Formats: sequence, structure tokens, C-alpha cells
Amino acid sequence: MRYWLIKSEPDVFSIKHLRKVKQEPWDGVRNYQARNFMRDDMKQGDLALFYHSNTEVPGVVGVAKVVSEAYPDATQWQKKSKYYDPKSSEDKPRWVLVDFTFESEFKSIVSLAAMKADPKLEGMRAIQKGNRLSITPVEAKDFKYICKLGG
DNA sequence: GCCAACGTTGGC
DNA sequence: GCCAACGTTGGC
Repeated sequence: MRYWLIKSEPDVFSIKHLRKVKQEPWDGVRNYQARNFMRDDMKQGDLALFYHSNTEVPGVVGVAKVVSEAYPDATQWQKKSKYYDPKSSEDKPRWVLVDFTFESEFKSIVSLAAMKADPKLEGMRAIQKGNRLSITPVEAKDFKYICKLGG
């Protein structure tokens, strides 16, 4: 099984939203690398660090679980959606998604600043400067360590 | 709000 | 296929 980090802006969809709705299709990913991770590498049962981006204190706030195989993201065909992609056709969908369920919420946030300052997490892809990928693989040891920090 | 770091688009 | 222009992400 693999581990991941998924980003979400809490104003749009937070860990508390996920806890409430329990399950959520991870729509709106419009980056090929991130799509390929979902399409090719994510498997049911994989766990992901849930990261809040674009907020006062960015950082990891909990854990979500992959509960589906990749399947087409319906918002790519919805003209009114902000995720609409006119170049994607129904018979050849360009964008896919997986469903996540709520797994846990940390007692305390593991902030980006804390992770960057922690020598144990040196080299972790998600915290490198300039990284904008909304989905990144995480090593098992980093995943477990961050969960421990979160409580 | 600014801006660095990327990713994408389109002219050539 | 190159690369300038443009758009977006996301920390600060």
C-alpha cells in the first residue's frame, strides 16, 4: 500500500467537511502529474495526509483513505463548472478522480513551517520550495512520523 | 496583495 | 520543437 499527500483549500473543502460528508469524490484535479498518480498508482486502501493550503497556517490536519479506483471526473463535461474542460470528450475523458473517506483528524496541525524545520522530513517532496503539485507520494516513514506529530 | 515557481498555450 | 506570454498555485 502507498501513502500520499493531498492538498485542499479549507475555504473550499476542509478536513471538517470531509468528516461531515464522510466520503468525497476528489474532483477538480487539472494537472497531468496529479492525475497520473490517481489513475496509475492510487489503490483502494491507500492513505493520504490531508493538507490545508492557501490559509493562515498551512499544514497537515488529518488523514483520508482512498476508497475507489480512478474514474472520470464528471465536472470536466459540465459547462457551468469551473472545472469544465471543452477539450475533453465523453468517450475520451481527460480527467479522472478517486473517492476519499474521512479517516482521522489530528489533535493539532502539523504546520508546513514545522515540517520544513524538521530534519527528519528533509527531502520530502510536498514541502520543497516551489512545489505546487496537489497530489504527491509520501514515504511510509514520513507518513507515520507526521501522524505521530499530529497526535 | 505580492511574487516566485511552475504548467500550459500558441506563434513561428 | 523552441520559447515568450500568460495563467495558476500557494507561501508569505
